[in-house]
Amino acid sequence: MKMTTLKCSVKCGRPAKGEEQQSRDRLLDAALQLFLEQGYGNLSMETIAKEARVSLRTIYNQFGGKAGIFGALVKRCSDQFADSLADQGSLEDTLNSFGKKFLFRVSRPDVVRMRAILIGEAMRFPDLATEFYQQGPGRTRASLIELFRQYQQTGEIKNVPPEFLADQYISALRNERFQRLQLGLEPTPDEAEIDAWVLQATRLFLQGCLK
Amino acid sequence: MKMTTLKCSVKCGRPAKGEEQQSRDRLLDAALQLFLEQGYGNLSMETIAKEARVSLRTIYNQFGGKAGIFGALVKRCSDQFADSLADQGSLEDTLNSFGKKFLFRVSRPDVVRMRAILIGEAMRFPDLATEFYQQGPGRTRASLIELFRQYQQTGEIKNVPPEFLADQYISALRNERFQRLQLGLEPTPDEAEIDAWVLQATRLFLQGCLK
DNA sequence: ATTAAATGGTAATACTCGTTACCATTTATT
DNA sequence: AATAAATGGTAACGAGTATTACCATTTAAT
Repeated sequence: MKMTTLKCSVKCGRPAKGEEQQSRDRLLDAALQLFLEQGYGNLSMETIAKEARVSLRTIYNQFGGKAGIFGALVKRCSDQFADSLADQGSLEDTLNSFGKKFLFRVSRPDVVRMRAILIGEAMRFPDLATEFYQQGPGRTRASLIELFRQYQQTGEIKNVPPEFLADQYISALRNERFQRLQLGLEPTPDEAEIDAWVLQATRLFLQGCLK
Repeated sequence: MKMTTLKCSVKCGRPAKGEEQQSRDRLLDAALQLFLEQGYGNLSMETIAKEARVSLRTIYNQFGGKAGIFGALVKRCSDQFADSLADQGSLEDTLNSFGKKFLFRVSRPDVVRMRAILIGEAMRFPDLATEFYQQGPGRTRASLIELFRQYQQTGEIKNVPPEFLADQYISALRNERFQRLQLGLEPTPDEAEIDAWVLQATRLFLQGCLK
């Protein structure tokens, strides 16, 4: 029996089968939180490792580096954006129902912050920005385009390109207020505010502001 | 006479009176270009000094540091946003005239990039984001609010809060396409594209999309 | 003329950070 | 049982960087 100096004071060694996924999730959760708080450039790998109670080597084994773990986070985040718009009967009701869900999701602080980081680092990670938009807002936009195309065939709405209508409605939902939110100049709206916000935006979008 | 080793090979010493402002402008111009290309965190003070043919000491003397020179740039940039909306007779013509100028300005690559950097670093510089919005989009928004208030008094448009109308119209101008532009996913639109873009957005804003 | 102010150039200070290496340890695999 | 794989902990490497200091120099101010 050889005398060994203890180098692993808590727990180390190859993880058991159950702990493997758990450790990966804990790592991703902690990293996401830290990226949202500190941004990309200001967050150090050492901080991630310490907060996630994980060794530096483990991060490099699983994600290859800082850009790797950030990319994994963006992917995981943009996968939450898959929702279909349920037909609520009238066009206005359908848009309202869809708009509330959409606006609530994109105005949550973590989503806003994630967008901000992506915008700031878009020059460094062009592929990430592309994938984020395609997997996230892109799918929402595609659903809206299809919806407007249908309502155009019934003759209920004007005959302008449905892509334009979709872009315009998403933009009407976001509102200039969302830009201020993105710059950190307004507090996060609660559900009641969002409801009123969407109702007004949808009505204006459908009827215009002329009397 | 003492033997002196030449430490200033090109030119040094206290600047003449005319050169003072010239040197400061050259420094700001070079720094702006570099910030737009490399972002905030990736740009080193040494690079700025070298590109502007200026000593490090000079930058610290004039601006105090990296944050100082960045702040000066943001101020100088947001001062370009002061324009009034000329009354073109009808509301639609006035909005179109205003919208073209606004959209053209905010879609130029350097402005888009500046916004991106500010959004990414908004957590580090909360005051800068506030001042940028107040001096830039905030004044535009105030003019629009006043315009809508006037047209409401003539009874031409519906009686919804003019702040909401202004936010909504700015948002309609920006369009979802602007979000893609901000993420670097679309090329900069030229003047012809912007014209068509504004005409459609204004018409939809005024009349709605119902038949 | 003398002093103060501002500059250029170089170097040094005092960090921070991404990444890799090493060793003992624990579990999976064969 | 023996080997491979993955981990924790610590340290080291190497590169980069914001900031300051020092000296000679040029111009402004008094």
